[in-house]
Amino acid sequence: MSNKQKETIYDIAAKAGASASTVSAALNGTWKKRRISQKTAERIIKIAREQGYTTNNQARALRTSRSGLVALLVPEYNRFFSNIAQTFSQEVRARNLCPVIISTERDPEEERHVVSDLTNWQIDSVFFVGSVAPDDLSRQCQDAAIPHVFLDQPCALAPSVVTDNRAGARMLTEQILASLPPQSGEGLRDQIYFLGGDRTLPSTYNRIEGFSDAMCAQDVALHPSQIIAETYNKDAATRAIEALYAELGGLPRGLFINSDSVFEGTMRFVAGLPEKELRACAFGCFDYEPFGQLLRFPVHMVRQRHRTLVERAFWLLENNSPPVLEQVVPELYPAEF
Amino acid sequence: MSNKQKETIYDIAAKAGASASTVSAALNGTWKKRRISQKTAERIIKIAREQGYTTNNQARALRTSRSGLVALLVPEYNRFFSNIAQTFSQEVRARNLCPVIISTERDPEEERHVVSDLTNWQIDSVFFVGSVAPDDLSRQCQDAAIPHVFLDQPCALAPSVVTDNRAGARMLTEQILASLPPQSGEGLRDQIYFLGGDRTLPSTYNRIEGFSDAMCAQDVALHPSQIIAETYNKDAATRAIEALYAELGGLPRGLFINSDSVFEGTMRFVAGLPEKELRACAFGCFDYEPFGQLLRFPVHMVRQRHRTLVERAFWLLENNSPPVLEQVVPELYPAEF
DNA sequence: CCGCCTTGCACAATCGATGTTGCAAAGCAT
DNA sequence: ATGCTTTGCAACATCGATTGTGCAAGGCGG
Repeated sequence: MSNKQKETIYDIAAKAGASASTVSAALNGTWKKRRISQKTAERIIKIAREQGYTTNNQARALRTSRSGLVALLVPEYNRFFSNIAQTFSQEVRARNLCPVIISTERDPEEERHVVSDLTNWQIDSVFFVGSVAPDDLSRQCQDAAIPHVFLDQPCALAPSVVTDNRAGARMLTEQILASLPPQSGEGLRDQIYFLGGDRTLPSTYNRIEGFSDAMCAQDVALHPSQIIAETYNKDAATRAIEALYAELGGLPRGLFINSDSVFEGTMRFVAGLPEKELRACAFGCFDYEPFGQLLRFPVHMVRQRHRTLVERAFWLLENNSPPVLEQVVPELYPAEF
Repeated sequence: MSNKQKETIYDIAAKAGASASTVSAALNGTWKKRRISQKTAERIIKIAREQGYTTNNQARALRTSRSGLVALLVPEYNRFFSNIAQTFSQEVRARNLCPVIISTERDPEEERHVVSDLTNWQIDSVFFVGSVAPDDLSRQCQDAAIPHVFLDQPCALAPSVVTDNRAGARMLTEQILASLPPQSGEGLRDQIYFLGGDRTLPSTYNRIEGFSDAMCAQDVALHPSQIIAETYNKDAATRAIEALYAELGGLPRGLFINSDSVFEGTMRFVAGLPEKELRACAFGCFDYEPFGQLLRFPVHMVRQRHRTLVERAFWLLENNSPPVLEQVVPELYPAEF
């Protein structure tokens, strides 16, 4: 098959006794429109196949100014983003395009830089997941006329698909409330705490709303101090739960954990506690972590529907959606014991 | 800055009162060699910056036949591969190139297809992680003169970097042996089992060797039936441990779990067992899973040094290494209780 | 047999950057 | 002033595929 260097349409043209333009038309499927006879087209296609010809994407992209590349920008490769990436890849490849996945380390400067890089590649479209500075990025894409869509973290200037964080948080909170252990009678410890995330981000904000919704609906009092949402950082989460434990003199009666990283950080401390203390707290985690179901105490979880998120994002993109915000309700995984 | 369409060197040339070739030289740094005066070069660079000019990568790639793209092929996005992807991205971007990460779903056909696709993009080099059919891929790359390197799964035809699975498995097995619970006295149940993986793959093969090494070194008898290594599949792992449990009438005295997916599958069954039974088995997992340390029973783990693997792979690639096999010894994470 | 419409294809321009070649002007020695 | 070397840059061909245009041969009506 492919033996030496790359062949061009000119080589094929010579071998087929046709012109390069005819070969091009035959191979890219436009031959009908270009009034090339079926016989000629088939002959050329056969020869091209025999020679193992494949088209030079740069040349095509240069001419058509469409690269056939679709980019996904993720902050990092955690479980959730990796799932998104996986689904994204499948969808892109199903469309005969090439997925380009880049992590930006949550750095706005890096995000800008990557987008400008992608612009130079004449990227067909861009999916932003959990971007730090959506508005800037959207403007950048608009300037370059690149269709784009936001996932997980919405943008007012472009179509966005996000998890219905409020509904999810409400579901999770209700589940926590439904499985509360008996009261300890020690005041603060009988409260339910919300831990982790960044309250300045819409996702965290909405989860806090959902949390409050559920509490209100059941007439449970809620004081601002019960919401500890400064960061998604794992180590910070460990410190936060330690501090809370020290302050309350034990675990609270319920704990809403706002992401897998916070979950991991929290568990690092919590897992060392005696069985009895663990049983005195109802845990919920807004993220799905399979091992969470295998701990020695129940943890309710909420899982984002990553496939749906990606599919809807494609739909919006391919239908030239205006800047709408779509919300996808997540799934509840109640602990089984 | 960037207001409308993309500018070309011709636009800049017009604005600078110079020719396109001069602009090109000024902007890509070859102006000294091309005997462009420093004054002219600086003037052009200044104008280009003001206009927010950025170069069209397709055009450059077409002309130079170097794309500036570096690809990573992964089977899927699990924890290990995602870590590799993360490190890979950082290294590539540090070199001012563009990382392209593609998952092939462990499908040899898909692998071939992707490589041929990448060839058409004039990819600068390719990293294969855990490939199914390394030899074919290597030949494909050689035909296209694409430098490439294999990680995790070695290839005889190209430089490869893999974890020293044998040494790692030996370390892990020794740790299991060192923490064995007291004998039950019930024959088969006092044995140690190796679970998961695919014995036809070098990685599994070498881990089995390491497992045997450690057993031999301590004069522990080992029968072929103690090695159950047909697949990495999660569900199959659940079934396998269930079957083993049924056959032995309980957990074995020690269990070597060969990967995170198998770990997850095994735990799905095991986590439901009573505390006492769990304490009667020493668990080791050849993969690192943070939640593994938080289970209600100790699990020793071995963690592959993904950063080192990637760094060595780059080194081999950039130094035009012949087809050598480099082994990186993994890290042992003994359970803490 | 003549004009006219298809059919079938070749030609050539083009996308934007690179790099080779050529050619003035400047510098220098004699 | 003459000849020779440098310096500084513009012209032009090129990478490979796409696409607008032109033109010949064939078909058909009158």
